[in-house]
Amino acid sequence: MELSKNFEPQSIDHKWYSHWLNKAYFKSTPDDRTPYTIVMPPPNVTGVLHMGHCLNNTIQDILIRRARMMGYNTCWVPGTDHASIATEAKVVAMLRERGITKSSLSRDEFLSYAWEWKEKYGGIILQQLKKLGCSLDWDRTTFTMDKDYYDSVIKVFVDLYQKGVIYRGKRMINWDVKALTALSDEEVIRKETKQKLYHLKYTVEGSDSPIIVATVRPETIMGDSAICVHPEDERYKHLHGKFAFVPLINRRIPIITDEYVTMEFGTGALKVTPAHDVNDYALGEKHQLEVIDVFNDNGTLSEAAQIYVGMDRFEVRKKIAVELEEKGFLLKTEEYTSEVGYSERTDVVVEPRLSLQWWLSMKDIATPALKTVMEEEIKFYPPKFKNVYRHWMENIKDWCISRQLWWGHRIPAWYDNEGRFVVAENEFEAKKLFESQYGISNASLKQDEDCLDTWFSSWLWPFEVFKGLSNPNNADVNYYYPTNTLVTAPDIIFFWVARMIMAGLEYKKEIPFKEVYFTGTVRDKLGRKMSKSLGNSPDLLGLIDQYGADATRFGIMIASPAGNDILFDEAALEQGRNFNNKIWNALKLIKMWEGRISSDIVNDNLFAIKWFEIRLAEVSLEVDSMMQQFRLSEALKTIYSLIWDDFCSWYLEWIKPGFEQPINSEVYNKTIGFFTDLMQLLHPFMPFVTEEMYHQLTERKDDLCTKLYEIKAAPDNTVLQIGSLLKDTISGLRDVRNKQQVKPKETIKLFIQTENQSTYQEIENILSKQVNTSEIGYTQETVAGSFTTVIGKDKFYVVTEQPIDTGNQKAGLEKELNHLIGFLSSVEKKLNNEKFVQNAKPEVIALEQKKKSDAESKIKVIEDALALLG
RNA sequence: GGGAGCAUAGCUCAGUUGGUUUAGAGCAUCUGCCUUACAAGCAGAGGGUCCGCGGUUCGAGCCCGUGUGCUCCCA
Repeated sequence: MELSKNFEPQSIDHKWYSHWLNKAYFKSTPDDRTPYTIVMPPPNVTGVLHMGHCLNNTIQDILIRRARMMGYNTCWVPGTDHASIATEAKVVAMLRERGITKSSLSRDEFLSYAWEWKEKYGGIILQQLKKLGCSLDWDRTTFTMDKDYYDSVIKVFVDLYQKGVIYRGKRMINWDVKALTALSDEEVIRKETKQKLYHLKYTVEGSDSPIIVATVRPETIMGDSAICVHPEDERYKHLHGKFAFVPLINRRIPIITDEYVTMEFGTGALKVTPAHDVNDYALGEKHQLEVIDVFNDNGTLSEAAQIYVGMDRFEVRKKIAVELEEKGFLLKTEEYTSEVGYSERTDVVVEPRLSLQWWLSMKDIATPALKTVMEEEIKFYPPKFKNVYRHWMENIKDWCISRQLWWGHRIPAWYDNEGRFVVAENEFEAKKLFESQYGISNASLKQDEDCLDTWFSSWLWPFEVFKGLSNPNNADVNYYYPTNTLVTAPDIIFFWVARMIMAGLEYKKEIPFKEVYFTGTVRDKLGRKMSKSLGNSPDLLGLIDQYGADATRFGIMIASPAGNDILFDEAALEQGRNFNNKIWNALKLIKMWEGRISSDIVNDNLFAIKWFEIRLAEVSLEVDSMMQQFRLSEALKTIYSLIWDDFCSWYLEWIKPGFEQPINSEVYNKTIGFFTDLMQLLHPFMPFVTEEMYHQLTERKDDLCTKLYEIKAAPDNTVLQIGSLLKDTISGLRDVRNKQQVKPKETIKLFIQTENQSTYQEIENILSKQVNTSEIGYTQETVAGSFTTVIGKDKFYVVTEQPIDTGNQKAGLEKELNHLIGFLSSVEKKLNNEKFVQNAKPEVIALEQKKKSDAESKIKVIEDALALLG
């Protein structure tokens, strides 16, 4: 079969993925092998594959594929989470397009539309992962609102309520005025925002001079309950205990004192609006101030505001500033930048709001979860995230778990008309409880309208994907849990990682995973985060179509050290594509030999084979150790260089027979074996091209995907050293040819002056071929009419047909000599230092002495050469 | 305001309890090659005050202090 000029991934990718699926290689059931389990961080059902997913899932696939080849029973579980807020927003948008408003629908009607949406779009992202080559056990695909999963979430809520961990309470929450729901602190993104600081005059009762208050939120003055000053502030001491009037509405409010106020900020006088600011609320409680909520839930002003009722808060800010100015209440405005909270989902400014919500008390549940990480029962990679984790866990606040949404797990609380409630798994149980608790039989009950925070379901993920709670102690969960490695982004360390550890310890009495690998954030090549608004997120599927899945995986992995951000550059994908072609072309070369294999000719490549075998073993061991430390990027670089440099540039050139010459069968077979091993080493990173090569190299019955690694013997250093000497010698002599402009086809005569003649004799064949000599000789004397060069400790005399320019050889030698003299003197300085000799370890001193003698002998060789040049 | 991390070649990064060659790789650059696997390639080369300053040490890219710059997290 004629092989194409370049590697063409498009058809190959699809062919192998279907083949692997047909063979059920990714399917796992418990057996007597050791399991290696990863649960995928479930992407939102609303998601489409982006660079973050690509990085994250490529890493998981690398770990899983490698573990599979190492003989583990690997199980990688896919799934999606229902993403309350995001999905509800998508469904509302879909309804709007059809001319339906959410408010016109019943809960059940709305939910049936939501399921319709989920069935249609919810699996897209998982399909996209197949294109990346992810070896997931698709039969285990889980959704956080599957029947069993749903029931488990409800069960956990009831259980934690009964334990007193969950409670209902009125507190300040973050209100999303667009999604009309509470948000947890973690769902609020703080952004530097340019604002204005308005200096407002409040008239003081019984005084001619007003008090000036600085605020960024003039639209909330109608909710003011007090003005607060620092008790030590001399400017305001005469006002203590007096009253002021809120501008425009003229409400009378007290002037109070509290040390909370910063005297230096603004005017030192703070307006207190307990309903609309977290700190003001605390102050209000302390001083028993009135709470006046001047907003509706959608961010417009309420009746309580008296003016601007029904108008949006930001519209009011503009309008009221004008009115205040016209009426003489606005003294001045100044530019002011501070951090403002925005909703992670809807990007609107979050409104602090007093609200009755469900809370999860975190303190007790967090303590053991902190301990497992600090004591490294769960290991974090890179370990710097331990600090981040500890800081959050030690300052943890209660978790607001209710959301004013329909799409999600409905809170299992049941109310009667009097507002009394019970928490139970279903209405039947609730009625029984009502009877026992309140003595009311067959009460008319209504279930809570709200649903739970999405993270309240995904924190059960590592065991509930195996039905660990809905079907306790089943064979799967007992076998696969605890899982091995969690791969995730550091920005959900609190949202998800911490809470999974808590849930695992609470419900399984065991950690959910043994190690957590935190990936970096994918940024563009200018270092900016990828975002829709910047339009700097590449079209991932487009890239896969263009470069192939392997090149995409290569591109994203080659520059992504653990825990560091990666700057994504399409050039890295090109490098991946070029690497594919390199491999492809090496195959083409070997294929050319297929008809010319002969066992009759002498195997004159013994050294090349011996060397590459050992080099391969050396690198395999290096890769093992890197993989254990999650240095995936370095492991890939190492394999890349082994294939491109050692295998293609050196080994294949060394063994390559002359044009249309036969190849020794042993050399050929060994080469096929090496190529196979290389493909296996690379397979976890680039699964498609390697599987294709595996089958192209020779007829096979098995597949690379499930081939087990063979243990490599420890490498022999002597051979590796001779290999390096050979490479250095070839490079050095090529440099001479290059600089002397000796044409590649022109042969040279080479005379070597060395104390290690037998070593050179072992590699003479290769050397001769690589630098195109007509003759290699050994000498102890200068060779007349030659160009002299020094490589290592040995001297080489190059003789060409055309006399060559020896003018610049002196300069080259002198440069080398100067370097060595400088180096020698730095070594001698050390050795002449008495304190060094006294304090340094013997092996360090021995090493320095070796450096010294090496440098001295090299210097002598060069000096001799220079002396002869005159 | 509190805390964390980072700073090494033009770019992206290695540099493993301080000694391994007066610092390594990939990409980019330059020079020469369309050499029968590969020009998406081959062969070679150049390129660094390891952010500044101070300290510890016989010895510092690595440890300590300090300054500067960038990034992130929390309030």
